[in-house]
Amino acid sequence: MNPYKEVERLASSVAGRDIRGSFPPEGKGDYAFPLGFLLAREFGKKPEEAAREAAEKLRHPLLAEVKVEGGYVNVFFDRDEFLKSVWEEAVDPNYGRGEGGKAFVIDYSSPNIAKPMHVGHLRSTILGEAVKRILSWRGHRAIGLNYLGDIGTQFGALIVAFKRWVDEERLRKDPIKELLRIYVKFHEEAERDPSLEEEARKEFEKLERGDPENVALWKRFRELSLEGFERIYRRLGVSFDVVVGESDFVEEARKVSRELLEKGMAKIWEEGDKKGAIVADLEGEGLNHPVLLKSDGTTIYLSRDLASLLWRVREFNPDVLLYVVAIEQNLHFRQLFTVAKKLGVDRELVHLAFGMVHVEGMRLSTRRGQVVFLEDILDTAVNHVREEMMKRGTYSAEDAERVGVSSVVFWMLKAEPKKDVTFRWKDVTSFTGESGPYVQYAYVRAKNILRKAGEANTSPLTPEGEEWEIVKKVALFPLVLEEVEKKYTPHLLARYLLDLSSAFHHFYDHNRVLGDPREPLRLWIVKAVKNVLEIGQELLAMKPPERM
RNA sequence: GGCCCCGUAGCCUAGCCUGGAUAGGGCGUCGGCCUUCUAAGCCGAAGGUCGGGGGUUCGAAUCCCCCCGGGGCCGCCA
Repeated sequence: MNPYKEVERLASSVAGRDIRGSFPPEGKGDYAFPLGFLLAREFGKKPEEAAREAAEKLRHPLLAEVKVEGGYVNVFFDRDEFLKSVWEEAVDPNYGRGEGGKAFVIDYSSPNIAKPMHVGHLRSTILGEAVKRILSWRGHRAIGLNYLGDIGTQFGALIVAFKRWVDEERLRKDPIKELLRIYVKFHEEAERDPSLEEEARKEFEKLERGDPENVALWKRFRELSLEGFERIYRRLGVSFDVVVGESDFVEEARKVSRELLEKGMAKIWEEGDKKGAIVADLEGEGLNHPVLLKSDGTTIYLSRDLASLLWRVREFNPDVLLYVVAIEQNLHFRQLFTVAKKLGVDRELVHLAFGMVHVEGMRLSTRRGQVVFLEDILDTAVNHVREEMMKRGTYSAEDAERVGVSSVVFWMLKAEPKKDVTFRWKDVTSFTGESGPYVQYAYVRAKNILRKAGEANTSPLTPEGEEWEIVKKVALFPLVLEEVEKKYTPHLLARYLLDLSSAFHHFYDHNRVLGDPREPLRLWIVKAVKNVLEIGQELLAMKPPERM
């Protein structure tokens, strides 16, 4: 049992309800409960008096001392007991694993084919991968699903552009960039010559009707795009259990739309601009009348997403369906989930919404070619890491890649998902402070000590000063994971790793490990920190380096 | 107009769900620390009306209401 939880349970039983402890100011204790305030009213006593009485009941081998200050009950852990309680597990490679037992289908990354993945997709990719890894570490079945945007009117434009301007040579070299080039050219030309738009509409219709030439082109776009995406996924260490496309759900989407119509949950729009379209009736929920089937009978993202959702339920029988998608699609998901529930879907449906990713000094627009290539972001970071490693004489291509890529990953994960973030090149090449390299440098320092220590033994001593600060933080790891598991917020883990790294850097600068009389304990601390940082990096989809 | 998200030092940010002690960090600025396990580190200084107002409470950055500012969505696009 985790020492914090153990004491929390005791305090909760005294309080008569579930309470969480907090960390008191420097020197006042290791953990604190405002029990006096909570109990004073109930028993008509003064907070201090109530606290004193509550403190009397806090008896536990883990507690060396219980102090009352105002309404607070501050506890000091018995350091030996505390250390004993984490001695085995904190250095165990399975530290922090959970019992879980639920099944999740996690929809993340989901780029549009024939377009470069943009920074928003990068956020989805990294967030989703981290959530997947953490849920699975906590004992759940986490199924990663990449739901490709492989359908849409932009393919008409692309087909027109492809037929006119594609350069096969360039296409071989960098398919995504070439597809982007002709896509941008299409929109430039279309400004001068609006008939191109009409042509694009026709090509799209042909594609929808199954015209062999256009279907073949579309298949090629899809394959070329996947190749391009794979490059990024490989570098990020991202992998999916299932890859499907919206196009796989067209038939099913028609079917479910008609079913909704029969059940009276949808109706045919009768007047005005969308006359003849089948719309979901969500007026009662204040979610309008989103279109399910267009008046020409073709599907739209809502009906395809609905069909896809139902398929996910049938295919994987998950307890939770998680969508790691930008917050701007909030309304769409509320509509989607509402319709799904009306159809009897009884699973937990979660839109893990993340905020916009801005790029400093740039208005992103795929049409205008205003994009940031993810490869360029990774390369810039890796190059900067290489320079830094060259200076120290620690350079290796593998570690430069690990540290560079991880710095981008960490940058993405350190902010709370729903907040907007602004991508600045100087942040990606600034590796001091709250950054991936800060965490990895602590990790490398720990590894270096362990490398030199060889087979040296560890044994417990009463932790003092900075030793004790680290022991306390190491014990927090499972609680952090539990929180992230519950809220799908990897930034809490990222922040925790910064905190632990900080404690370790302080410790490192002020304490000698090897050769010190306290080496047996300190070596254990180094092992524990190394272990937690290693697991933590893996869970955040970072790549632990050997040296840096 | 309706709905959603955000607002914490010059800049970025944690804490908000689950109310509790002098609001933690980082960047940048200024000043220190490498004969000892890598200075991507450490130590110190300056920097705050937690957007504003009201309410609830013994106690509010945190909960409720109103307002202001920024962003997003409300399409037979995804």
